Amino acid sequence: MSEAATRKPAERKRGSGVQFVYNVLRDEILDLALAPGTPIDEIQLAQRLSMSRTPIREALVRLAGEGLVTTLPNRSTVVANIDFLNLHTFFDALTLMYRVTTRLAALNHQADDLVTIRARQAEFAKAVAEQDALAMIATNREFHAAIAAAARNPYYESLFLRLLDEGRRLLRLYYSSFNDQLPQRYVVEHEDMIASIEARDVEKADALANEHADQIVEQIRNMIARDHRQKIAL
Amino acid sequence: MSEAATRKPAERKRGSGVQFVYNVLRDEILDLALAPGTPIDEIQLAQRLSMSRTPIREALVRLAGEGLVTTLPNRSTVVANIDFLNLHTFFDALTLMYRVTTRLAALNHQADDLVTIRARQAEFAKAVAEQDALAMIATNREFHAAIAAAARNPYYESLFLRLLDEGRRLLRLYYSSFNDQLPQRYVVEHEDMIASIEARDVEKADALANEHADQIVEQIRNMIARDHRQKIAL
DNA sequence: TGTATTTTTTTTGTCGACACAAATTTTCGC
DNA sequence: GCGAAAATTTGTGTCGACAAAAAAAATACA
Repeated sequence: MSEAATRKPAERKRGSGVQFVYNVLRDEILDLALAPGTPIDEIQLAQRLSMSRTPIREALVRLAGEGLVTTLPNRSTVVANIDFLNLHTFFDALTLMYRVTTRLAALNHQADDLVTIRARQAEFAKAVAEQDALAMIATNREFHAAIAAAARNPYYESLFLRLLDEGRRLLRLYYSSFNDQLPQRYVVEHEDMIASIEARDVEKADALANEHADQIVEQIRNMIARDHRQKIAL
Repeated sequence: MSEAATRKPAERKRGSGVQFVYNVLRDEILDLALAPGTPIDEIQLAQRLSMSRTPIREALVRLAGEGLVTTLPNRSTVVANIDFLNLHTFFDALTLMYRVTTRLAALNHQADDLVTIRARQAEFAKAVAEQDALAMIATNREFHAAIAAAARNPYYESLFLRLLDEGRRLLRLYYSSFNDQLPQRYVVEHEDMIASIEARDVEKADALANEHADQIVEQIRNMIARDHRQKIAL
């Protein structure tokens, strides 16, 4: 609760209140500016964003629907915890959505989709070149979100976006571990995926997405394992 | 707005307001008691359920998050339309979720899961025996929801539940067409699925789910096609 | 000093009211 | 009569206030 905390006093368009609160909270949750388990005080938030509790509460309901916060009845809503015990279900779903969206993108994409995807890939490559771990996390998400959009299936897209957000939160936990040579590999893999999508080679796109997912899952697993050893060592 | 409309005046526990409104609206939407496109008047609803607009609005936000209603800025929220043009994306996602949840149920189910699944299947068989189309729709949903619960992956489960709801709405449109011999086939297919889950035969469960999904998709397609011909004939 | 009970405080859930935006109707000029 | 502008109506978005529920603090009692 530091930089994004103090916003403009009270000059916002009518009807944008809920959206505003939603965006602020969502960013802070995904960036771990609000740690998992942190209780969210409605009154405090209302004062911070200088608005009434009503739009705040509606934004919280929306976030609860996406699983980013948990509402305890008659008690404060808290930032959703990261369930390390069931990470395998997350990896499973993430891998499947990587595959399905990339497959369908190869099948259904239109000309301007590739423009967008390439733009996102350029941003990702820039983040990697600059060794900016936080930017890498964010731009990687946007790259795959662009592919999902090109897949033209809103059901897969919404689940995938949710999973990518969850992943962003997870990666953010370990972003200091990004100073190795792995990211460069991701850039190449992204390029291959783009090529297979453009060629409408569904099976190759599928295989590449599968590999890519395995890579990412493996890296996250390593980070967690490393982290756990440190914890035990204390 | 008939039977469920007039509820108790004002004796509900604190904190259950939103949930209550959510349940009422959700049922009415999925049963097509509220037709797609129908505007939902907050004040009217508030009077009907004899409560303030605040819990009503929060329930609407939640429904909007699940795609059951659409909120027009500064204008009334309306019951979500059924997108006939993009049904194939729905069928695609539905089929995949049938497969994935049945696969994982075969892999991850525990003893009492099968008890629940069999209970749901019994209810479905009863509905089929009694030729009760509406009950068939509802119990079929619960049967597959029970399998999804046994699959132990909340990400797949939530998407699947959403798709099943959408399907319930779709089937409800054509429930008068259920007076044929097809449902009996579904009962048998369900039994086969249960058997393969119990045997932990993942590949067979997958294959059966795939067939089952194809059956259902085909039936819905036929219903729509029949319906369209009728419309043209007018 | 430790524990059970009462009181206070804090925070949520709900309400009624008002302000603003869009749609609708009415009025006015031609 | 007909179209445009003004006035009215309708219904959402936001607010401040109050009541109920937990939690926290204070008190009583052993």
